[in-house]
Amino acid sequence: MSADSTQDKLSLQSFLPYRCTRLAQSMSVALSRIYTSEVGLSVADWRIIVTLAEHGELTGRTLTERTTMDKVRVSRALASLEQRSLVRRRPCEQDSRAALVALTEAGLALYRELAPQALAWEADLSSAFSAGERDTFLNLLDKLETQLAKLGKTAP
Amino acid sequence: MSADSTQDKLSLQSFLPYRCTRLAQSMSVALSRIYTSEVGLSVADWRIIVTLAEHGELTGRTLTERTTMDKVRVSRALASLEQRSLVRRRPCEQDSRAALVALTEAGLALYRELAPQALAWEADLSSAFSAGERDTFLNLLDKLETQLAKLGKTAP
DNA sequence: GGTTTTCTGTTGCGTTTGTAACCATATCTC
DNA sequence: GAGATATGGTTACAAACGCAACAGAAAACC
Repeated sequence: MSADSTQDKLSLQSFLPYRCTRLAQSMSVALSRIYTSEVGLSVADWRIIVTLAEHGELTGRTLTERTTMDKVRVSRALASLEQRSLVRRRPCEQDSRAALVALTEAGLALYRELAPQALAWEADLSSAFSAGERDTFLNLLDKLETQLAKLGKTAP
Repeated sequence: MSADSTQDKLSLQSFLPYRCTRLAQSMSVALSRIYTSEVGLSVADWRIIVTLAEHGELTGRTLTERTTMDKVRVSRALASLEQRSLVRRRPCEQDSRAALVALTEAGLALYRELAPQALAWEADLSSAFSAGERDTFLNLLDKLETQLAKLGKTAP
């Protein structure tokens, strides 16, 4: 079962969770120059804005799914974003518990300003990859996530 | 510059930082079943124990380098670990500011109990990979990290 | 149709986390 | 060798975080 390319000795430097967390951390710090330092957005804010820009008006619940964030985190981020007039909320007719959230003009304008920078940054980053490696990388990320989901089911 | 496999539209689902953070998060949650739920170790605790097991007696400063953690985080984790008698600290002769940290017998015993579980878990996870893909993955992680470091230098 | 269960969204509270300030020592500079 | 500067490590304070508890509304149940 566990032969192959798997290490037999535990070294932090080649331990997958550590390496992924470290990379994610570095990326986050680097990206924060775009949307935190400049505009004061949190990661939650950023994710919500991007998701709304992509999918249009959404309910809070859907936002939690699409952004893989906690209810609470979304709720607080929305409160902050609404206060800064970057999103607006209106009641949902079908379900009066839920609210429909959408970007305001200001929110959309901010997105249009930041998105190209984020994409350019990602392009610079991906330039370390040779052709196809970015797709390979995303593919491997997928594999790990599905495997994680599988493992989670067997021993919850 | 930014042609190629890079996306021209911003979608959270294929945005590298988001995907890495999400994966890292899932991994961390899954792993926590081994060293948090069972034994009550934090991630910082865990990293320190693994590093000490691998490299023997180290100073706090070296620990911050090897674990990519904050000074403060290391300091607090060490205080906690010392209180639980999993590590011991002794003064460093060459530098009386520094302290040399090492695993105690109990700490080593705990490591010997947890490490195989962590490795087995990682092996189960890596079983989603076909031969060589784990190495490919680690290689791509490396590429991204070096590229990040390079980008960080040009615009600090 | 009334009761129970489930769901959306917010709030309260304890914990964790990072930033900044801080000692104490070591190193560098002249 | 005295002052300035840098470094290892801890502490203090504030912000962020998640869990649990909650109110209100919808669905399900009988």
